Amino acid sequence: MTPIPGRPVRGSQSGRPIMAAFDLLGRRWVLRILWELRDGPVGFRALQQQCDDISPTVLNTRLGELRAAGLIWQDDAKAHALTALGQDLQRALKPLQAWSERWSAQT
Amino acid sequence: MTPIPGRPVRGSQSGRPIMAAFDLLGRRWVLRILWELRDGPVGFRALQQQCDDISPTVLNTRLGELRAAGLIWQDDAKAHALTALGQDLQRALKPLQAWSERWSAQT
DNA sequence: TCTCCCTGCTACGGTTTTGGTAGCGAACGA
DNA sequence: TCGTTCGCTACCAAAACCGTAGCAGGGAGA
Repeated sequence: MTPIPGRPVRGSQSGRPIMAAFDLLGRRWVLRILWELRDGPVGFRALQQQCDDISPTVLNTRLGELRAAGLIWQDDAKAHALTALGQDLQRALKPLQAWSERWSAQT
Repeated sequence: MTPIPGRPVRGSQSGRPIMAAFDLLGRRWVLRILWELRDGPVGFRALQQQCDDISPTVLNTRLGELRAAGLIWQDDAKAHALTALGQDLQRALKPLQAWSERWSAQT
């Protein structure tokens, strides 16, 4: 079951949107998949390779969850792409990259 | 094993800092724990309650990982608190809350 | 000093999530 | 028609996570 804001999710019954985000983004590969879609639509097998050969089982599960959450969709060629909301999330996660560089510098 | 930038991590051999971040933040409860530490040091059991009664096993594992990553530390009273780097990450994640509100509005 | 309680944390075993491999049906080109 | 590629699913094993119980240590009170 996909986490949706306004409803109870894994780890919180409150329904607070941020908790749904924590549940969704705290699943393996979700951040990575969003990241790999940053430059436009990608097909299933290509996406799988870009994600270091993630198993197709998990990839398909995650794609389904992200679709149910409204962050990605499939075009007529069945390629996976970010929705407007997904692109919005990507922008929100942008500072993460800069932070990771600082993290790297400090270690 | 804690993900550290510059080294291979779960899901990527490249050593790119962003991949280490994806590995770390993609683990259950990590985002939530950072979130719950936003207002200052919190003791183990209090933190456990704030995180909807997360099991102590996982909580302790996560705290260890976050400590090894340099994002949190323990003061003399054994309370857990963000380091400067941890606070930096928190700022980087700030846009996520606003995004989750927009997500909520669109659903 | 002897309880009583509260703290941080660990042991252990069951459940859930994630992963690896194989392969199906459809579409396309030769 | 044959071969190749694509999106995806079935199946089972490994790893992660959870729930409960409980230990050791410290402080307050009698």
